[in-house]
Parts: sequence; C-alpha cells; structure tokens
Amino acid sequence: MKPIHSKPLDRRAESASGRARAVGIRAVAKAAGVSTATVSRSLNNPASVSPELRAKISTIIEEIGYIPDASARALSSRRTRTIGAIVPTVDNAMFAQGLQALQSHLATKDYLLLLATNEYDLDVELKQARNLVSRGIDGLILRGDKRHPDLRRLLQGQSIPYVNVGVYDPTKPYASIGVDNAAAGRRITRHLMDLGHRRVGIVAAMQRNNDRAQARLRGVLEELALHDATPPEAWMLQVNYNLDDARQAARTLLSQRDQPTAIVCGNDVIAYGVMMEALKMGLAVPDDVSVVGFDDLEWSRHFSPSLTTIHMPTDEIWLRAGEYLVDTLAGEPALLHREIDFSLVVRESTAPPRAG
Amino acid sequence: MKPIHSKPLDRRAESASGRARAVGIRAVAKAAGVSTATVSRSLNNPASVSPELRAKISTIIEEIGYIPDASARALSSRRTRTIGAIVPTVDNAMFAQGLQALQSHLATKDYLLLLATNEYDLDVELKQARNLVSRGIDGLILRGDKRHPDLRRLLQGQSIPYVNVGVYDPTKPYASIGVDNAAAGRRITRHLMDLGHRRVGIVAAMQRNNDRAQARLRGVLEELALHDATPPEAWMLQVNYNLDDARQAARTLLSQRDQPTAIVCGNDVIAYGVMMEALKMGLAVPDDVSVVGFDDLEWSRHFSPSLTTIHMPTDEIWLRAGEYLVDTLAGEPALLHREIDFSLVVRESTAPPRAG
DNA sequence: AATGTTCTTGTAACCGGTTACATACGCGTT
DNA sequence: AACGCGTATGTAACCGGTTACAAGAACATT
Repeated sequence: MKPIHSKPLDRRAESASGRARAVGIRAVAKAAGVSTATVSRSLNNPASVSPELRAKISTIIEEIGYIPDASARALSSRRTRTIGAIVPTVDNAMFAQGLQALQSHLATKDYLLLLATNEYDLDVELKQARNLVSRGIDGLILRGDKRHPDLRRLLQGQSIPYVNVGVYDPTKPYASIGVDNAAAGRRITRHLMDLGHRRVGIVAAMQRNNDRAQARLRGVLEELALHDATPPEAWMLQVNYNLDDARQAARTLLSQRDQPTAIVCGNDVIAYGVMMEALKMGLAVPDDVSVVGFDDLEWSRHFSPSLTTIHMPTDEIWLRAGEYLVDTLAGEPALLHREIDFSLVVRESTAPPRAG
Repeated sequence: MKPIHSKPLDRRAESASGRARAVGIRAVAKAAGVSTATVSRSLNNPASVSPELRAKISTIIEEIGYIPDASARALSSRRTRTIGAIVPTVDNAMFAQGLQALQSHLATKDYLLLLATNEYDLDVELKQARNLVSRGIDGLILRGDKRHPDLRRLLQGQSIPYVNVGVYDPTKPYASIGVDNAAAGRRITRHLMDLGHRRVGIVAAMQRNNDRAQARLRGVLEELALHDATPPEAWMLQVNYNLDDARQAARTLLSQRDQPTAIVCGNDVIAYGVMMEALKMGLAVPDDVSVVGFDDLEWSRHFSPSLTTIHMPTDEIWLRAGEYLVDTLAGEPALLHREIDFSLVVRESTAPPRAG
C-alpha cells in the first residue's frame, strides 16, 4: 500500500529541455542576474531595493512582457487585493450607480471588484458568498441586514471583514454604512403632514428580505401615527420594483371610493409609475394627489411634474464602504458605523391637499 | 554571494506543532484515510473514485467545513473558471441589464464574472485587461471594436479567448455577437421615410471610441442619402448619455428657424430628453415632430407618448457571449460570429409630418 | 582594530491544490 | 499458471510567486 519510488522524476528539468515555459519571476531574475526574492521585492516593496537594481529589473520586465500571476501571489501571500460584493441585482439604477462608484474607487487603490448577485434569496447569497470566499476575497460588501445564519459564521471563521451597506444601524456588531431609512421615512412623511395631508396612501417596495424597504415603511407609519393619520389596510400596498406593478397599485388605490390625498412610494421608480397612472386616470399631480418617493434618481428632476423625494448620496455610501474595507485591510482603524445624511428635496409633485 | 545554509528549516513542521493550520485538502485526506489525490479526484472527476470513498469524503468535507482554495487550484490547473468583462460603465441601463443576464448565466455554469470598466478610454481598457489577465481569467468579453493595439497582442500571447459584444461584424478575425447596428439605423430611418418625412434631424450619441454609435449614425445617413434627405450640418448633433445634454440638443435643434419634422436619436435615453424638451417648448409629439430612438428600454413603452424605437435583445446578446466563451473553453466548437435580430417597434412617437 | 548597526541581497521552504506516473488488485484468456 | 488489461488509489513533483532567515558589505562607534 505504500510503494517506494525507485526513480523520482523531475518534471521541471524535463520540460525545461522541452518547450519554453511562460515568462515567470524566475525568468526575470535570471535575465537581470538577481534572485527571485529581489524581483519580488522590487515590485512589492521598491524602497527595499537599490535604485540601480530596481531600474534594471523594471527594464527587463518591460522587455520580456512579464505579468505576475495573481494566483501564485495570492497563494503565497494569502491576499488577493480583491473585494467581493453581493447585491440583489445589478439591474437597478441604485445598485448600478453605487457599484460604478465603488469600482472606480477600488481601482485607484489597486483593488478589483468581484461581483455576485443574490436575487433577494438568502440561500443564493450564502452560496455566492462561499464561491467568493473560495476565490479568496480580502473583504466583502453586503447589501442589507437579513442574511443566512451560516453566512456570518463563514466570514468570521475565515476572518474576512465585511460591511453592510445601505443601512445605518449602530446596534449591530458588524460594520454598517448608509442612511437611517426609518428617519428618512419619517422626514418625508412629516413634509406631507406639514402640507396638511392626513389621508395618506402607501405603495411600498416588496418587504420580504429587504430591510431597507422595511425601515422606510416603519418610519412612514410611525410619523403617520404621531398625527393620528394611520391609514386603513386598503391604502397600504406592496409592489415589485417595476413600472407596471406600480401603475397597477396606483389604479387600485385611486379608484377606491374613498381616496387618499397623498401617496408615499417606496422608491422613485414606484413613484414614477404611480404618477403616470394618476395622470392617465385624469388626476392632476399634485393638485388632486401629492406623490413622494425615495432615492432621487436622475429622472426625478426631469419628470413632469418633477418629484419630491429623499435624496440618497449613493455614490458616497458605496465609496465609504470600499474605503472602510481598504483601510481595515491596511490595518488602519476605520469607523465601524457611519451614518450618511439624506436630504429632503421638495419639487413639484407635492402641494397642500385640495381644500375640502 | 552564495551562502550555504548550515541548517535548512522546515516551516511546515514548525507551525504544525504551533497553532492549527486552516483546513486544507491534506486535512480532509487524513481524516478520510486516503491520499490528497483521491480527495481532489472525488471533487473534480467523481466518476474515477469508488462510490464508497466518494461518500465518505463528502461527509468529511461537510463535517470539517472544507472550502477549496481557488488560488491554489488556479495555480496548479491553470484554469480559474472566471470570465472577465470590460464595459464602458455599469451605470447605464443597457450594460446593467446585459451584465445581469450574463452573470446569472455564468453562475449556472459555475463560472464567476470579474468586472472592470474602461470609461470609454482605450488606455484604461488596456490597463484593466492586464489586471484581469494577471488575475487569471479564462476568457474575456469586450464591448466594442475599437481598442488599444497592444490589447489583441496581449490576449493572443496568453491565448485567452475573447468576444466582442454589441457589434456583429463577420469580417473580423475574432468572435463577435450582436446586432448589425448600421442595418438598425437604416431600418428606423426607413420607417420615417415611409411616413413621408424628408426633413430629419439627428441627435447621436458621442461617437468617440464608440463603434456602436458610429454604425448607427452611418446607417441613418445612408438611408437618408438614398432618399435625397441628407440633413444640413446644423441638424446633426452629438451628446453624452444623459437627459440634460439631450434636452439641450433638442432645444438647439427645435429653436432654429428651419425645423426638422422628425428627429432620430442615438438611443432611448436621448430620445426621452428630446421628447421632454419638445413638450416643454410647447411642441406636440408626434404631431409637430416625430421622435425615434434605439434600444427599447423599459421606459419606452411607459413614456407618454410611448416611443417608437428599435428593440435590442440585450439579454440574449450577453447570454450568447457567455455561452460562446464557456463552449470554447470546454473545447466545444462555437460559432465565431453571431448576428442577433433587432426589430422595429412602432409606438406613439411617430406620425406622418404635418401637412404642408 | 574590534564591534555593532543598518542596508541590501540570496537561499529555499512554503502556500494548497492538481496530476503524471507507478502500483496493486481483480478478472478474464490462453 | 502465466499473462494481459482495466480500474482504483497513492506518491510526490509541480504551478509561480512570497518571505523568514542568513549572510555579506558598508559605515559608525568605541
């Protein structure tokens, strides 16, 4: 069962006499007349190599077109200079914009972004996370709070730092960066209260596994309760992130005998759909019904009427998330929780309720 | 200069007596009482291992939570099961949607997507490509034809297969998948010709380093020339991909003494901007001016008036691109060039020119 | 002159998988 | 019984970098 080899082979010598092997660090070292250690150091810690050698080495690298193999580097150094991110879907203006900002920030720090999506499914998220970990990410960015119980264990076991983006929640033991969505919900509702609305309908985003949407709704309801304006069940709807569903919700809401004078939408896209349907039904916005959203996408100021909404500094949120991980990985201290300010943007889609 | 070591150290033995090392394939092998080769085979080529051993090994893997290290695997097998993609920006509905489709397709084939952006800059693209290659991608997806001359050499030198998406061009020696944009340009222009328009303005997308935009414009101009309707210089504008620029272009075009009766826009987003500005100027669409776009984004059928445009099967294009690479990497033959059909979608934004 | 310190460079073990090659075994064939 | 062949498994070299440790050189200190 334990055979003893009579003549162990040296495949390296064998193939050296055969076809030429790809240019590696050993080829560079040989051509420069130095050791591989010196080449490696001149790339990763230039200050530790004499200027003459450094110059010679970089000339040779340029000459023979040497590109370091990141797998080998990762294997021996246990670092990949890669950050992973798992978002619900890329096909969503908010995430697309945030990822774009993150990606360009990471590029300046020589990090690469490894992207995966979870389709709002916690099991998928866990699987994707396993995949990313196997790939050797140095840090991970996650959207949202709700996750598979095994996920945290996995990340802690591998001691991979991670950030929770989009939700500011200082009570959590892990890093979080984002706005206080409940506060945002209260703020925009207060705007409607200030205008005099007390009959408010809600078209929320799908709540399942979406803590951001949940927090917004919670904030809205809290503020409404403060003013004795808690809406009846029939005025509270949930829809998917697309125009068709939003329009249908608006139709349901606005064709009731008893109509709200204002509608709070879970995000701007839903608000667009609601406004389009209201207009199509012959209702004037804001004269017959006021509409507000969240996010402040590019469209919101172009739409007519332009949309009153909560501005979210998406770029900053994602950029800070990247910054947090990069700093943490560099051993520098970084703020565990960071609240990013939102702001109310009042435009044309809100007005006092029609006198009555 | 060549010191001789008196006592070479075995760091492995040293640390084995120290803290426990992470679970690796050797730990699995030991626990299962087999060799590392058997564990490796049972993962990568299950048929070559007896069912009993296979079962035993997978139990142990589950038990001790072994996750293979992709770096090590990549290093020794020279394959990473990772596909790279370089797009101009993620912050664009078309790319976001395409990447989403690609990503979910690759996930089913156990490939991961490594994403980079070039910001429409060829040097940046080359740098990103180097980065991806160094990371060890198995294949690469590129948007567009225009690229740095060194890029092709790099990919060929490393024999990394790549596809060009968005542009179908069978004359090229490398793979391409997409629609024939020039034909799309001719098609939508012909629609305007059929309606009787001869005074046609153009608001094209920025042409620099964007062959897709160039091909569309070329097609439009070809068809116009066929009908003796080549527009004056003042009717041809170029704008960036955003609503503000598009609106300004519309204002320029429509405030001239001599106005076009129809406007071809380089894509749907530009068309939205143009329509919004026309409406704001008190012009009716399509009665005073017809407007057409390209892409058929979700908005186009919701906008009022809904937009006549060319439908692009984005999902299919990107999915096929992924398929091509996966097949090629698996050694299966794949079509080098693949044309995807576009289609004209006639909606409310076009009508015959006002009698006159 | 002897000793200590700092800086630069070389040696080779190591990271954790994969896989070529060797071996052992089981099962016909002749 | 000897031989051939196919299948299941083990051994250990190898992938291409990084880095702990050692050593030599240059310079400062006593």
